Amino acid sequence: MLSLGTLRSFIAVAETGGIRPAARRLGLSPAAVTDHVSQIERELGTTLLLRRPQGLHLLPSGATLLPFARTMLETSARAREAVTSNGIAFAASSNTGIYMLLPLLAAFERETGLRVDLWVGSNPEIRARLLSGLSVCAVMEWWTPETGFEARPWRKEPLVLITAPDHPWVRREQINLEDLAAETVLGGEPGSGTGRILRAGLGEIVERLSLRTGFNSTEAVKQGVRAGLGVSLVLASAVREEIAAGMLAAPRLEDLSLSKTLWIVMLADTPAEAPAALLAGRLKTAG
Amino acid sequence: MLSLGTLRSFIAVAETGGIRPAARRLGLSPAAVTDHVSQIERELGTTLLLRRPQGLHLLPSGATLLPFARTMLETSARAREAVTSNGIAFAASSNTGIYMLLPLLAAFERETGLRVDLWVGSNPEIRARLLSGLSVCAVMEWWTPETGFEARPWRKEPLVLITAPDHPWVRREQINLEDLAAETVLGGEPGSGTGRILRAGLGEIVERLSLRTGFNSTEAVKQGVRAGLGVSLVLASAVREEIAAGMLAAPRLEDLSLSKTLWIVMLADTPAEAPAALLAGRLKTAG
DNA sequence: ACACGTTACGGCAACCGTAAGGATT
DNA sequence: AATCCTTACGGTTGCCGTAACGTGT
Repeated sequence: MLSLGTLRSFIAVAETGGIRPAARRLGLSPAAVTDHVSQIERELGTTLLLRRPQGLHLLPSGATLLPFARTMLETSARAREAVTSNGIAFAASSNTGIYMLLPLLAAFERETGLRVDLWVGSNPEIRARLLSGLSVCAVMEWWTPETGFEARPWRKEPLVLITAPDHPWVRREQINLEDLAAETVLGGEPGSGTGRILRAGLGEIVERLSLRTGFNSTEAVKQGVRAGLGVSLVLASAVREEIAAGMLAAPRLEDLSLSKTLWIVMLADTPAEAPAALLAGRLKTAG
Repeated sequence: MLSLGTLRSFIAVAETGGIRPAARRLGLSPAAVTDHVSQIERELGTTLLLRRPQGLHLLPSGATLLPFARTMLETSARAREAVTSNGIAFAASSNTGIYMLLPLLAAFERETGLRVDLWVGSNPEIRARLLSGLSVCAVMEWWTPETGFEARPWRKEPLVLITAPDHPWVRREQINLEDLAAETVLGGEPGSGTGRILRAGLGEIVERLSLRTGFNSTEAVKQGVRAGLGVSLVLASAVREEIAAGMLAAPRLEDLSLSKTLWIVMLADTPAEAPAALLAGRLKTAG
């Protein structure tokens, strides 16, 4: 069986280009490092290094092994981190869940005594974190299926149309889709969460909307709408306070109840006893 | 430092629910398994199992560790597989590269003596294989950025319009976009490679095309077009022989030279000496 | 001479099976 | 009494540093 210690030596040799500097880096004797490498070679039945009096060189088999070795050491470090820090490596998309999520996380921490290490970012960033193991559980606005991961719907959140408080629409009873097509809509680019909702919920009229893209967070969208750059459709819970305070207006949109399904994503083989699973279950019931 | 042997014992205990069955599965003595678990516990400074006379139970920390432990053992097996089989775990999207790729792979094998373990599938399947380490290098029709991976353009392949040999268009000099909008186009659903090209290259007219989706491979599209279900846009190299043989027709599409960029994707930290890197370099120069 | 990697050797810790202990049903 | 996990103990193995060796600069 391969051992992490010998792999660490192999990585050091590959990175430093020699036995001696590798040994110095690891605080071992050169003999030990030599032994580690040849141990792996015996285990795998292949030679990893080309030994020449001029120096060492990675053979193809060694180069093949190197990324795997790095992955294993990294996973080991992550495992230690995940177990020792009593926290749950949790992530949430900034465009969705945090408004309703933070109170739930706080309550969960109080009740269980567990800590939630929250990382907030964009949906693709969170996806990358999940895939690389930096986070083990996340609330996301969309998820494309991936082997080894499990996504379940969390809650279906309504979207509202928001405008600046002094927008002409504010004095009208309701807005229809034709009105919307004549205005500028912030956000909603393809590939974003809102973009997906718009395409699914509005149908062909989406193509006639004049979208103003580049607003990659709900905060930016809010500021843009307040500044009169256009209108937008955002999660109702994300603008509740601004609407109450009169900083934003939410005219009624006719014939349309758009909503966004938020997802809880986690590793598929997470045992039910894992803190991450507990948190997911708690969110589910609270949702 | 954690050791793979002790982790293996821990996994067996977690999965079988007891020390004794775990020991039986591993061919060890119960004492050894007990020792392995408490070794991990000492190493991480946490207890992983709740010992009750009624039996063992995973604690939260143990449940947290379990997926990591599984990942490490799996990676170890993959590493052994990758190094011992002298092959390169390569993948190619069936909708793109295989027509032009297979001769190159054959030449590479002849020249280098290395073996290429080719896996052909859809773009999402290949993506999953790369992310999970089952393949270390791939030719794909699209790639969304992912940390730890590197994508470089391989070649820009032209697309051609194909129809059945007895299609009315065959007798015309050229076809324009309005004609296309009046026909049925096979494939091109959003999220597929062809779909992306169509949206990027045709612009708004895409929304007026009547797409017939569900044709998830170039082979299926070819058969559908031959059967007269509609027309399609495919890689020129994928239908060269059929067109030469008169099984398909390729009327000229006016004012439009669509092309699809194929990508070579591989692990970002692959050393230049790795067989996969050699293959990628060979493809690059041959492309 | 100097630097490098390998090999030989010896002390020491770690590994693992056997056997005994404590607790529960 | 039977089953289970744990602890104690001893033989064996493996690990690692020191030292010596061969080779190239």
